[in-house]
Amino acid sequence: MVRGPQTTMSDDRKPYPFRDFEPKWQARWDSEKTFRTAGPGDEGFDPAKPKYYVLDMFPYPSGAGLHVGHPEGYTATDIIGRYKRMNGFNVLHPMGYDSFGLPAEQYAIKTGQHPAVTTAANIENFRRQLKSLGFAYDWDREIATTDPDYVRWTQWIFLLLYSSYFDAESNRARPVAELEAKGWTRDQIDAERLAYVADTPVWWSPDLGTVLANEEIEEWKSKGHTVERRPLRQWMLRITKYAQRLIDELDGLDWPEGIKLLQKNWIGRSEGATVEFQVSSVQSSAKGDDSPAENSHKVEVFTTRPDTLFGATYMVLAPEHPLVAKITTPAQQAAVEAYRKTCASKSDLERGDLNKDKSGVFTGAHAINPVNGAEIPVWIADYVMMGYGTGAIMAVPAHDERDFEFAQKFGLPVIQVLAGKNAGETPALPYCDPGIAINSGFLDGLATADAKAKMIDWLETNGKGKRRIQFKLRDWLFSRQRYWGEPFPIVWKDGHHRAIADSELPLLAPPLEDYKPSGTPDPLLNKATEWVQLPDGSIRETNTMPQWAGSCWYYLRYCDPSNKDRFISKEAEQYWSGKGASTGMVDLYVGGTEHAVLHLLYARFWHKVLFDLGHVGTPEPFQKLVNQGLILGEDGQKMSKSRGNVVNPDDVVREYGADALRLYEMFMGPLEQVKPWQMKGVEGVSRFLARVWRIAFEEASDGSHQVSAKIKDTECTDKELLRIVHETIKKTGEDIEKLSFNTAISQMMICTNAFTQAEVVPLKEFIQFLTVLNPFAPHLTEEIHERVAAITGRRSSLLSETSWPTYDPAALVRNEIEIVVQVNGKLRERLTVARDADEEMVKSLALQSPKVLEHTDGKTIRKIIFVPGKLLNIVAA
RNA sequence: GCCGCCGUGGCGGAAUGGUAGACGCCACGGACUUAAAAUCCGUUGAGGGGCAACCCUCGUGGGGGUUCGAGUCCCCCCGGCGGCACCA
Repeated sequence: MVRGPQTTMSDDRKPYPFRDFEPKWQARWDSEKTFRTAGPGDEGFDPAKPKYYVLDMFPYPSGAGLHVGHPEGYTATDIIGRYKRMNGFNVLHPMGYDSFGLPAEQYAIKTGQHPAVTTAANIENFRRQLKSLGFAYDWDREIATTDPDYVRWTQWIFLLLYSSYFDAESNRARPVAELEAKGWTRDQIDAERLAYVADTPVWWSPDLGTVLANEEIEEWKSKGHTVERRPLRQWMLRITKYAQRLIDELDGLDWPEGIKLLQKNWIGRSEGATVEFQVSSVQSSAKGDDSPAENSHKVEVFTTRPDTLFGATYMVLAPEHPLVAKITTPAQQAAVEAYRKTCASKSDLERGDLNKDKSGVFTGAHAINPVNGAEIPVWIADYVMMGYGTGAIMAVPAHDERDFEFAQKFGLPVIQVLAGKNAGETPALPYCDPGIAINSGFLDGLATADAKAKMIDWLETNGKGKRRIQFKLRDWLFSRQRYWGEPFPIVWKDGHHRAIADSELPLLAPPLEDYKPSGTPDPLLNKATEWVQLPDGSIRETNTMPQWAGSCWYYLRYCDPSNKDRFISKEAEQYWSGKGASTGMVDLYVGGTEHAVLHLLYARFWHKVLFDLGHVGTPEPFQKLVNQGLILGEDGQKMSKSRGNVVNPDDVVREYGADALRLYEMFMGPLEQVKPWQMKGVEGVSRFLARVWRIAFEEASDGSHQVSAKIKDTECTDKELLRIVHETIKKTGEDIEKLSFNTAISQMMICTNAFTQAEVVPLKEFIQFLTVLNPFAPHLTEEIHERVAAITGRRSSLLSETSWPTYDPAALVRNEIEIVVQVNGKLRERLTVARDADEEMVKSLALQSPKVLEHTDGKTIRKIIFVPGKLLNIVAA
């Protein structure tokens, strides 16, 4: 007997032939454009259909390809999208690529290959991988942020920001043309634009050859890059004007509270007051003679605790504060200069973790406390930062930990002006909680909140200060010196910038010979000398935009991806925004937490500007946000190349099929939760799918699959089976709505087990089950459906184009139910009774039960609690 | 340090204040097979008792509380993960 070939065959045999039918269905969906979405203006568009916009965070197409974290969120949205489609919604479920980015440029540095080439190859690989998972995307809407057609509108939106200002009165953006009409000068207008140029100290990375936004520093440092502080002329976006709205308008959003809080903390609103101090010092005479001259300046500080003003015992300026040079006395000159130098050269690391020790130097100057006339010394110290508040503080060591530490170190006086909340309490210093004011003149006896209010009134009445709301959020550093990003559509002449004409968009960067950073903060595009120099003597802006630019508005472009005249048509924008039922355009947005404060804040900001200027109809982009949890390696550690615990989706698809991968990722646990990968779990769901396959087919001796003889096109007479099927229809639908995919799958497994055990598998109910499973395992269910439905001789449509089945409430009802009997809350007996058994009935049965009597024996029954259909609790003592 | 999230079998996890451990994995037993794989049928929280059907006790990080009844609600503590971190 020759057994060799057979053995080989069985080694290769899979529990069901997914390798045959998965690619087949993918090809069919592709060629038939099964999941094409018709929007306004498209053929077949039905404006009466309700819309549902479900969005994934689009990937950066790295050379490494998809990892298993991508399909987690993508499968979740795919299930929702397919489910909503079956429920009559016009579903927009698009995919694209966030394709500007550093790796392609780094590769260009090494090889000289244009980043566009690398990017195109990576996108192709991502597309292949995404298609191999059977996602129901409308591929006609695919976009990449590097597409010239897309870059055009990114630049167009930038110019919109450039040509707008924030009107404080109406609390929204308006065109700068209004200011021109009012006769404002060019410089005045430039100082108000939402996109503006400023010389600011920025973080510059020599090895990346670019500056970075505050928000990005950590990420790049953790990847081993260095950053240093440099004053540079940069493009900024005036996001701070939106700080209050970015906080307030979170309220209407259906986002996880944790993410909302993260954004609120990032924006960092503080209420307090500015206080004006008179600072004077003795300077050498400007005339060069020996007579010393007294000079005097006003210094403003910001404080959240104006109620402690009587306790201010010194003042601290940031080392970079412009007044430092003017007020330092000759005697302190050398020390101050030396200290400022150290601060300027301090690396980020030294300022942060390693050096929390307070340091500082006395300037020799003194300030007058406006509330009591006390003369206090003025110091400089790097624990006060130029970028926040006014860059100066009043120090109240008795009631601020940092000030206390500083005062201890330098022997500065401490004056307590706050007692504890309760009379007679003497709290240890520093005491920072609310309390009762003491040693504070007109504030004495007031609780902190009242004292604050009274002090602010006093300051405002006496012209010594003002109420002030301060945010931690800084304006967004928007320019980079790299190559692979959108060039700014700006030219310079005679030191002034201006926008290029819309007709010149997109403005694309020319290819370079050499993509290596210069080692200086000069933009890489400066190397393209011919491109930079314009015939009329203007020169091009050579900075490029950060990667965030493209991802700030991609969800809008999906709605109208090939529009040549606008970034999105009015009609598409209105339709996909919905009928004003919610404040956000996208109904569901799924992605990782890593974007909680960057992408999600930037995109909200751009959207609000577009809203203010009438280009979109909702104030927010994303109505509901869900954060998928990280998938860890089998070892419970974060997946990483160096740990060798990375799971490649391609391998899983090859071994178990796309449906099994999809099912497994949804079955692992709650979507939001962090959870470890288990290949055994993939086998488990693969077995489940194989069971579904075997309900439908019997394997003939030649290895072919015949529709099972158990499947019959008859009415379902098995009441219990019918009940389970309808329960499954109900629960799966409800669970999908709740994004509780793991429990939905568990119910479908129960249903599968019931079918497996049934003598007869009624065709109608089996197809209902396949329909419910279809959003999860689209390939398998289409394949089974096509072949099984054929036994009726009727032509069947695609399962994914049918409607979600409705369950029959009558089928859910059981005739007999189990009632649990407890004595004093402990389970003692189970009674099987008629569905509608009343309390009296159950009570009498329970009180006859020997098991119950055993526990009530010799006790008095005090109370009986009856929960209909569920439980009876006898309280006895 | 501050803020947020989370602690349930050997593992992933399930439980509108109402039967803790659904479903799956692992493990074990049985059927089929010359054998194995696959498949099908069972058992499977811990401890104890019974020939047995079964029964008892304990059990959701720890301690207290509210309640007829707590994994679920409240207070305190412990442990893990994530974010922010001199923001005045």
